[in-house]
Amino acid sequence: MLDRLSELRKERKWSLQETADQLGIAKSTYAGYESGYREPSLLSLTQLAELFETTVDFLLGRTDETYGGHGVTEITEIIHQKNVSLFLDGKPLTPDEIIDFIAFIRTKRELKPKRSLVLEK
Amino acid sequence: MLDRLSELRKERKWSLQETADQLGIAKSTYAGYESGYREPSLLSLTQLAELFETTVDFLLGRTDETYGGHGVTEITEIIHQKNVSLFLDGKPLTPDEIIDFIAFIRTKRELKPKRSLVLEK
DNA sequence: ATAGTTTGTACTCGATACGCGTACTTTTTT
DNA sequence: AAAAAAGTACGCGTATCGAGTACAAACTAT
Repeated sequence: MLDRLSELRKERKWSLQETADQLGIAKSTYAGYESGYREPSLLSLTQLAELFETTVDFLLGRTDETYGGHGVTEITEIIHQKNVSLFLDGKPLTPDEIIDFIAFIRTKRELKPKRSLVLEK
Repeated sequence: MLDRLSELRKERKWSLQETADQLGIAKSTYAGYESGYREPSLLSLTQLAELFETTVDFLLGRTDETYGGHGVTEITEIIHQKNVSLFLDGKPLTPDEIIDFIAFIRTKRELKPKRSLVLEK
């Protein structure tokens, strides 16, 4: 259930012992959480999320977003979502508006490099 | 630790028994979670979040946002944020791009109502 | 107001899982 | 190759769990 613990710890190049020390628990206890042999208390769970600077939902595998609140959003993916997530002036963006926007910005981004190339010459 | 459970349940006008039934646990078990006298297993915790359509972080009081993942975002507020949260084609949107986007959509929105008024006449 | 029903609270019990310490194995470093 | 570090597995005493039940409080119907 807490498969992601191992991943998060290795990314930071921490040993089981170092990680356990930071949490104030025994190495075997922490190892138990990673292996799934043991479950942390709710307090320990929140401490794990804080230590790894992520959400409990991510630790539990309920979401792939490493941090909640203002999630990182790839606009091209918004079109396919059922729930509207972007608002302007209190009104939800329509799929057409999003599509127009994507085209608009892509065009601007294509124009920019060309101009800078011209200026460099 | 799970103070919010009571709040969420009452909003929905569910009794302890009804709620427990939906979770497939005993009334006394569920009551124990609300009162803080008992802690749910991680599996039960995720089931609670699903039943109440919220995040585990919210249940644990780690965030005030009732739903994580793709949070509802008012674009005008993004400009002031330190962390970039909108990406297009894998690249973060610059403040200029966001400003242009806001202007672009606002212009479109102003044009639309006028046309529909004309058509209605 | 009273009786019946529903809901919430408190308690007990048996079973299970916890955190910890330790030993052993594997991997890494010297 | 030897030593050190890191990871894995195990046993123990204790705490906590889920469930069932009894009781109290709140709500509803008459």
